[in-house]
Amino acid sequence: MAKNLVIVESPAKAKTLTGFLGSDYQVKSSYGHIRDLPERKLGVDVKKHFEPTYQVSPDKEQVVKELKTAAKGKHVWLASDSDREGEAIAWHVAHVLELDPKKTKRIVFHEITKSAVTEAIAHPRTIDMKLVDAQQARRILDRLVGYELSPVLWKKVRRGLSAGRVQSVAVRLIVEREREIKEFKPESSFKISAIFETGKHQLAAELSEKITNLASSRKFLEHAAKADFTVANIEQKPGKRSPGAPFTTSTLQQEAARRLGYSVRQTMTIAQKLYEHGHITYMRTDSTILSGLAINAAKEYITKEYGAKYSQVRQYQTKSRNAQEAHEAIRPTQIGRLESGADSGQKRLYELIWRRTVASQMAAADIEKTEVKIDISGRNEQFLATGEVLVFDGFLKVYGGGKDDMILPPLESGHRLRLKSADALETYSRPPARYGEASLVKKLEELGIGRPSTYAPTIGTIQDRGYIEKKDLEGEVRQLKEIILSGSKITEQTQEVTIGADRAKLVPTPLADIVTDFLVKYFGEILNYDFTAKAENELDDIADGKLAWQKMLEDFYKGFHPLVEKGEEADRAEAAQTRHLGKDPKTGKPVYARYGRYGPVLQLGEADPADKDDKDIPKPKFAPMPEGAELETVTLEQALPMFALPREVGQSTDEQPIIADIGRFGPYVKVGKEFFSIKELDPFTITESEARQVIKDKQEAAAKRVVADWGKIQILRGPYGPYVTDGTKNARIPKEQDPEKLNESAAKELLAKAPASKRGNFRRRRGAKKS
DNA sequence: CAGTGAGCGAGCTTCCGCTTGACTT
Repeated sequence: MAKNLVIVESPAKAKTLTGFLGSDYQVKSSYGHIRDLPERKLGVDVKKHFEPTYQVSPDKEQVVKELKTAAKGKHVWLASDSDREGEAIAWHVAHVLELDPKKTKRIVFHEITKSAVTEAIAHPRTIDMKLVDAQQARRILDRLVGYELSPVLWKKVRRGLSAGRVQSVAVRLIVEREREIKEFKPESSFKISAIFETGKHQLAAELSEKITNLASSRKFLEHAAKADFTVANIEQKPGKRSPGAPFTTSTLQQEAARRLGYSVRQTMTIAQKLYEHGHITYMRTDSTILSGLAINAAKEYITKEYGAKYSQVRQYQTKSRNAQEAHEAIRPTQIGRLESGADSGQKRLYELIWRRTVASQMAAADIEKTEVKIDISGRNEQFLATGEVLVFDGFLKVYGGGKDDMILPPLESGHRLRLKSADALETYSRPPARYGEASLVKKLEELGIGRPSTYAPTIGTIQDRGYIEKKDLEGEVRQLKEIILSGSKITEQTQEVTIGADRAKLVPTPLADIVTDFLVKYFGEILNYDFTAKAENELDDIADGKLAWQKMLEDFYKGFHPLVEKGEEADRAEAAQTRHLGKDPKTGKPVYARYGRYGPVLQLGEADPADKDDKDIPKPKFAPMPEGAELETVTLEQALPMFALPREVGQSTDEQPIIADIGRFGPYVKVGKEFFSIKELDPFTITESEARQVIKDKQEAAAKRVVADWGKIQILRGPYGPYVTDGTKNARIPKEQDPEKLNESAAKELLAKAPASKRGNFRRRRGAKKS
């Protein structure tokens, strides 16, 4: 039996290590953190120097049990990752295994190679308590921020909301970007392009400056029709393009989004699979470092396949702000394998990683750039023609994105050119781009906020909470003016162009606006973009032994907690950004726009009368916001008609009143308790006969849905095909059976055989770990 | 699918970072 137990964080790593270490060593995984603060309470005693209460995480009970059994009578080596979190994991493991942290062997390696592992085993150290303390400070700080801020939001805005050091800043970035876009005033100008002729060749050029308006553009073209054009000067500049560093989590997410269209979640799930099968190194990393082994393998491969001049050994410095560099860059485990993965998704991501890794060890591409300036007689501007020729492809051979060559015809300075045609096309200056998932990750990384393991989950959280939506943007159609000069004839026309259409962009909801404004006002320090960076500096001091973790938290809390108390006193109406729009001329009651429990809402009358006990004061009336209107800008004139709903349209065929209104899911009419959505029709103007038609259509559709009806048991046609139902349980009807011919007893049999309804199971998974 | 927004005041929600499953919303 093995005498030693090595504990790492990931099971895949355990498997690899087993291969390196031989039969004296058993290797097991902790599956990440095993202990944490309790989920349902603060778990930090603020009055006792922030003493934390740790407990084995509910989902790790089994893991801990197994580790305890495995450790019996063995020599334990703690081999968790060599970063702050890894050190803490080692400490927690030592604690649950009742090992002395001062004596237990702690080993680390930055790459998983046999030599690195052997080297590590030869030089064990003990747990670095300073680093553990830095982790504790980080953990407790995040707990304090998250668990003190969120309840303020529950009280002031809406239950179930959340705030935190990372997520609230992510939301703020998106909110502020959206505001910049809204405030942006596009400016129109004209881009002049021309085609010249020289001998048999043609030369495309652009005017070096844009022209601000249509009249001047027209004047310019009129002048150009008669002007002389001469080559003023030709400049040749050699240029280089260098390969990018090997992938980190964040750059992999960006490139996979850009080139393959994957979401950050997709990228991580696929990468995880590749990792588990040993095709790539660990996918959650902030390091661009390649192991010596990998560099050599790449060099060998490149030299053999492309020749020595394509090889260039490079090691990249990790640029990321708070990089911990516990792992290597993301790379193939075997450079020689050009294809890996079980499906096309995995294959495509593997290929991207392979190309990026190999390219990173290749020579730069050489480019020859040519710039030709062309004088215009009688004008100061010049035309500019640029050519670009790839002289040596270098790394572009494997990691494309190379542009096509633009070859210029042979030219000489002083050369006369003939203008063939010219064109002035209106362009608009563009607002800053919205964030997508990957560009948000990039920004967060730049700010040093969040870690490779949290980028994808953070984006999930801010969407789950209803702060952010991922949307395809339709853009708007613009008429662009264009003037064309051909020969000596000038014509004007317009071009219809869609501007601002975009896929999968992150857009804030009104809730995000409300919450961000509130948090920025009351907790500006936490919402500041450099809050994390400052905290990280202090964490570094703790890790260096220059600062006690309790001292850091004390200083922080001294400033933070009073803000929480102030926030508690904030006015709900203020948090909901209540706006008084004016008075309803009919009733004289005030009209408000505010953020309600279900989103923006209009309100007629006081919700909170001064004398609450006076039962004679009528309740306020509520109405949804008019289509397209926003909380900050909606006017009284837009608001008033909304209170005309609900409206009695007329009577149904059986003489019951038909009511029209707008609900959470859009406009509808209802008769008694039955609802009918009216997507195309306007509830303000819908007529009795239109409403009757809608009702009749839906009733007919519903009748078609029922294939058979035996009272309680029915056969229905659903969106996924025919099924049997008894009201609570559903059963699919197999394809080979004709639902029309099924009799009642056969239907009952199908129901009995169908698996029990799983409804609700999924939802419980997240919250109810206790029961 | 579902069409709300005060209410009696129960019992509940929430953070970030480290890991991988189970599972169909």
